[in-house]
Amino acid sequence: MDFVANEERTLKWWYEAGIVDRYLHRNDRSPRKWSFIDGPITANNPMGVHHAWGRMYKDLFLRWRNMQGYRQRFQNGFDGQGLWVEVNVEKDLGFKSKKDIEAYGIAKFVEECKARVRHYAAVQTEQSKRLGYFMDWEPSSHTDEQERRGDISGGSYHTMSDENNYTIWHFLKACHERGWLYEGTDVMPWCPRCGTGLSQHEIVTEGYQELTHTSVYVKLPVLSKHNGETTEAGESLVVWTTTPWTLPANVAAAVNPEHTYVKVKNGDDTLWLGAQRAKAVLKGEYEVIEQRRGSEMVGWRYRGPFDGLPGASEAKDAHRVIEWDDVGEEEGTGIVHIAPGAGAEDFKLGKENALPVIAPLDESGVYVTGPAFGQFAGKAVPQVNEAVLDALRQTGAFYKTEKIKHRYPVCWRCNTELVFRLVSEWFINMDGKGFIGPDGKWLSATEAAKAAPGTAKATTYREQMIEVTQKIRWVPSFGLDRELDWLRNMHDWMISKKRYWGLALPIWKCEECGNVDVMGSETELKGRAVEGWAEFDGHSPHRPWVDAVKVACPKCGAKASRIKDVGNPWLDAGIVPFSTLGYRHDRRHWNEWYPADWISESFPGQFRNWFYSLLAMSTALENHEPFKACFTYALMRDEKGEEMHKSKGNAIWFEDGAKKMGVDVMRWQFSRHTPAQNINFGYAPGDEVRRQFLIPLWNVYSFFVTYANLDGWTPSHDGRGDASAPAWSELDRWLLSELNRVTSVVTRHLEEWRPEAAAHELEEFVDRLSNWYVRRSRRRFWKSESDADKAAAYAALYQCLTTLTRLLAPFIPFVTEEMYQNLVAGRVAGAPDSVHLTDWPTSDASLIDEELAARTGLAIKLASLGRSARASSKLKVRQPLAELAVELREAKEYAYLPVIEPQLLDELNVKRVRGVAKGASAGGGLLSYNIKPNLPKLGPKYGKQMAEIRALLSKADPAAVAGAAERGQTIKLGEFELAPDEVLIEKVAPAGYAVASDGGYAAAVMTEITPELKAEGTAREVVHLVQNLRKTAGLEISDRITLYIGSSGAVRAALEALDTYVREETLAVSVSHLAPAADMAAESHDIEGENVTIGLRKA
RNA sequence: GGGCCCAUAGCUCAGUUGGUUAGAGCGCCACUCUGAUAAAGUGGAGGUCAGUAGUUCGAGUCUACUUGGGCCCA
Repeated sequence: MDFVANEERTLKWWYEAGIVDRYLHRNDRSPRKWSFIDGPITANNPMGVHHAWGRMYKDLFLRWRNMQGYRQRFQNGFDGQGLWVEVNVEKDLGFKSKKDIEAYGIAKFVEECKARVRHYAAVQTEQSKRLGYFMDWEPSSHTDEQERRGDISGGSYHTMSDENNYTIWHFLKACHERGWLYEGTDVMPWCPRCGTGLSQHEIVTEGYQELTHTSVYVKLPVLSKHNGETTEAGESLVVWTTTPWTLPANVAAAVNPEHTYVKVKNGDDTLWLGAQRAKAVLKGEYEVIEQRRGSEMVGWRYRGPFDGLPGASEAKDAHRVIEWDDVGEEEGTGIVHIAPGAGAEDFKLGKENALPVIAPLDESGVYVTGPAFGQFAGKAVPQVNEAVLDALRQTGAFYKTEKIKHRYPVCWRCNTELVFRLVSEWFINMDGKGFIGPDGKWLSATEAAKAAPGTAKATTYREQMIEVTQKIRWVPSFGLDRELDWLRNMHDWMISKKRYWGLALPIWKCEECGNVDVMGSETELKGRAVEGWAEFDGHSPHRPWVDAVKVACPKCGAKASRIKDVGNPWLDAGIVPFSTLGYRHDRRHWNEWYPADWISESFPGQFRNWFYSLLAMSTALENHEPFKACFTYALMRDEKGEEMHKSKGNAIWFEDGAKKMGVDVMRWQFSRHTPAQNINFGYAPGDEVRRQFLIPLWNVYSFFVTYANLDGWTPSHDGRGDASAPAWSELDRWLLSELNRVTSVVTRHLEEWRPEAAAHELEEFVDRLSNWYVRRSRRRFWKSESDADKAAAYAALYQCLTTLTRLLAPFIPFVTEEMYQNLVAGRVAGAPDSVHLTDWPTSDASLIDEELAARTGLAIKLASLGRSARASSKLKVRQPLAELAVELREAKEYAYLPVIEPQLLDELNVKRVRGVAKGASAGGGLLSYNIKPNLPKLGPKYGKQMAEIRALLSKADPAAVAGAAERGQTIKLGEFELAPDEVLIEKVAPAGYAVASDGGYAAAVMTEITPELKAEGTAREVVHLVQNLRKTAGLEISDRITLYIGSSGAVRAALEALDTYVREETLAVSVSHLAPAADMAAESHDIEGENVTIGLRKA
């Protein structure tokens, strides 16, 4: 069975035969609907197997809901705007910096970005189809123009569509109207190559690397102490920094007020530093002269390292010691160099202490040109580092350098080391104030002012987001805690980026008065435009076209231009519950599908990214949760548990995986895995899944088909297998009971969003189906007569297989389709053409029989123990034995024995089954007993006295206790009297038996073999050899044969005695006790020391 | 420093109202069956369920703390 070839064939057929289209529309008129909103996949590269994992979950749950009859939208999404696309296009075009882009032309560059997104969207579409992902990939009426405008009633949405962008404008306008949007100055991590700041969201994860830098210790001469103390000549503070380029921007030095500092004599120097750091930092011998608390040093004046530079003149008189509680004693000198223009913490401290800000870097990370920074002007950070060290050596401020390895932030897109730079960016205030009306919606300022007292609730944006988040069902549940943790600690949302390809932030700023105005739509822009509309008209709202449009300032009437910044890409993805559902133009449609019933993404990153932006935007616009349930899953690793990396060579390309392991195998690996745990994905686990699950499943199916073809069996018109009430056997009823139980359990697990629990249940069912039902039923299928029992077997297995294909269809859509096509389609009148057009099975509770399940479970258990007992005595199953004696855990289980006896006789090849009562002496001379308290019975009755009972029981004579229990007498144990069923008795083999026991059950086979049994065993052995020969001779299963067996003595006697049995089993017309004839297939064997020749030919 | 998650056989992992003696796969060893055959099954060895304390008649499961690992944030 070539699963991969089948998948490729089936895939082609699905699309050619219009199955996918019919699948998408099968519930168009259903009153029940289920809303899924797709988190857009970044259309920047081909998708990898880790994307396949997430997309498989989406497909699984959408398929399942579809089979259940829910109307759905099946809309996939592509994410396309943002720096990641720019970086790749830059690479393709060989660009090094923003200047190259400007020279190339922003318009051309932006078109290249769009083209890249379209290209990879197409690639990912094909890949997704191969995965078996049924989505609305190919809308019939879909033009480029519609795609651009975002008029996307069918097919995938693009975040770069006009509609998506304009809906974000609407959101930003709402924020602006509430006063939440502001332009702020801050020191931010900045990528010199990309020429843009990075937001908090971007820097936290992969944003750090272990790097080695040269750190420097610098002496800052103390000028005066606040209380007029005299200052010794040459007395200096020692500060330490890993970024020497920030020293020209030094303004202050921070100490921890609680820590102890010392003044030391060290060579020619007199130095101040933290007492805990002196030993580690100072060169050579030193002597402590004085000791002070940090708080006593606050206010001291010192001379800066580069006070001569014009650019640092502002700092000259500001240099002083300030206090900062976060100064540590683990590294540095305990005195921290503070440059408010070149460090985030520094900036904050600078604000608190009213310090001046020196900002030396331009947007390429280069020291600003001109006289301000002297010899450093025009140099990039690495060169400045060198130059600063040289300069320090000359001025004598240099103390020493030291290589340091530390985690340093880098740009997550291009790996360039980040710098901290004073910038002006746009933010949304997380603690922006607002009012909520009685209907739970935001009020405008005027509405709030007019509202009756007590009806408008004063709140903040953050508070509302937290409230909304708590209304959502998070799977796993700890997702809620993670999201809340993020929301509680989230800084204001930086939404601007100084780049080219992305949302054009709709912020127009007056060139005269600086008034800020936000456009809420294309209509508003057109109405307000005073210049440049014609240039823009017909273009997407992107740079450079939209930049041409100027509006009049409502305050002063001067011309206002759009700020140059583009938007944070999470704005693009966060707006989709509005933009893709017609929020601006078709509220009825929007109301129908908003909020989503279910969304799903991988959790690393998304709590602070997509989930966050969804919550932020939905809370701002509607104060309502954008989705009701959020299903999340962890990370993909390679099969050894290591991170997958292209460079490491352990990454698996989706196409390779699909080709080599097959998509069903891939999907089942995903399905059976606990989502919240990282998955170790690979070919070896894939092989295991194929061998453990897909092949057994296929073998059961193939077994059925083989015999159904042989017997010319076809299902009845209703597809139930047999219209007449079949003569169900015990086994059939068990199978149907299990099938209905599994149907209900699997459904329940899916309702709880637990695909792995459903998958485990299905695996167990297939295992039982294969290793019990089919194993036990094989004879019923291959016997020659077509009786009621055979009909029942066919009907039962057929029902089971057809239901199973439907239960498995959402998980493994390909192989189930193959099975369905052969079992149902075209055979059953009116059956849907594809398994994916069928209904999800419902469980018939009346067919679930708990006692039958328990009974069969017992049979399986005893068969296993019986085989174990046989193995321990080296008695092959072919050798019949006289008796199986069993001991059972529960008294009521003995009643099951007569019913399951036929199964045990056959399975274990014994002549009778005998139940042996607990602790029995029957069978004679049990070797030992093991007595244990029956806790569920004793526990509730005796409570705390249990410990005492345990102790007494362990000291009691086991034989006496067992004997009493067997006779049904109470067991006297000190002051306690226990009922017989209040103890558990385990025992070991009687003589003449081989025994195996487990979990309170024991099975013993009688090892004595009578001559009759021996003869039967011999006959079976011969039959076994004949069957092998039939097969090697290439005979058909149903071929009749002429059989010659050359033997003498015991073997011949056995064969003569069991002549009928031998003929029936081997389909022999006759058995002749002769040496094989010349034209026969022949073999000779040694049976119990006797040479036996077997010859046969087709009769 | 704060939040979240994880710790079960050599390895990878199941184990969701607390219930008798904790399971699977892989790997190893020994077998069996073979008309499911590019299979399948059985047995064996392998566990202080990270540790400590608590709740309870009873804890892998609940609680607290500790240790180790991971993720997220300061």
